[in-house]
Amino acid sequence: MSVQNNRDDKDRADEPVTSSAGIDAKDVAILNLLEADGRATLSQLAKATGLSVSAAQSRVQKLEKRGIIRGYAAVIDYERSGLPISAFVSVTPLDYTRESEIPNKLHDIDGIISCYSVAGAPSFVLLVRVASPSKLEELLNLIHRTVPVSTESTVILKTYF
Amino acid sequence: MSVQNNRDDKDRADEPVTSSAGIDAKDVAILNLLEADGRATLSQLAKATGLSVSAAQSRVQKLEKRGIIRGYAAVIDYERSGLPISAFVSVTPLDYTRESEIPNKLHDIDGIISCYSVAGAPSFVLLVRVASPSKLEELLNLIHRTVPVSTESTVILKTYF
DNA sequence: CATGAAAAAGCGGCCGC
DNA sequence: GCGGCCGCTTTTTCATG
Repeated sequence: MSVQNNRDDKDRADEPVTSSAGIDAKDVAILNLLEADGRATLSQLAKATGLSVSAAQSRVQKLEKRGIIRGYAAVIDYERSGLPISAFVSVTPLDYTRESEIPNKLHDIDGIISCYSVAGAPSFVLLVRVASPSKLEELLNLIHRTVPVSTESTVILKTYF
Repeated sequence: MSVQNNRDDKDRADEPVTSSAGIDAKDVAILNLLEADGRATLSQLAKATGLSVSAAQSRVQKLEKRGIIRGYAAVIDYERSGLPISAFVSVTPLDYTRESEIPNKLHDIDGIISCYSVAGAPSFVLLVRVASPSKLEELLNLIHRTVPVSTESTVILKTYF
């Protein structure tokens, strides 16, 4: 892992999004394009960025190797695909000495989409997705059986964007 | 990566409930594969599902036309790409008569990734991503100038998955 | 880093079952 | 609706300047 400089994070109005070392404006353009269309071809990227195909290719490969592009995924409408209920689950450990084990244990539980460690009262926030309210209850029970935590769920009524 | 469907008693999401979802097990398999690898080819999907290429093709096309597959996107590590700070922002309207306008007004603000309407005390939860702490402050100020709300931010320390 | 080639692969439409 | 075949197009890759 590259240890980066402790450059002051004062905002500079001329670089709105780009700041990480080694990422220039064209890399950002490529990332944005690939985020909007993960199946964009190298020639599309080249044309949009004003680069040649081979230059675009080497940039994409570097972005992939550096882990900035983690992969590619289909964007799925879960509401239409059989998992209509999403919720945030705030997770507070009952035993803080074992806090660090929690994400690993939660990782393999079906229905838990994401796990964030957060600053504040609860230690973790989960994003979960289930097929029905009763499945949500099942999932919460499973979480409680898996790790010693208390939970508080906030059902998502609608995803605007 | 785990997927969904803790198959249990009460709810069956995979039955052809005629009106809404004609999604069978093979469609689910295709969705899972495409979610894990949005660049999977039709022949890969066919081989993995036991279908022929043309059958897989027609299924994918139907899933796309029905909007179940919304599109394809690169999965980007924002922490490495120059937007290291993510946070949940709970949004509580000060004026509930104009609550419904809020998501639309927030939609175009740079840095707001997602907007969820939730059941519970705050009306909305935002997922935001910014380049620095001061940019987060800027973003919150902008939100307050844009819509009459109070906010409460929870910074994400780490995204486990 | 741009250009140009060759090679490979995916895609889409046809057929019959 | 599914499976297999074939031709076309596109993309990728690798050479070179």
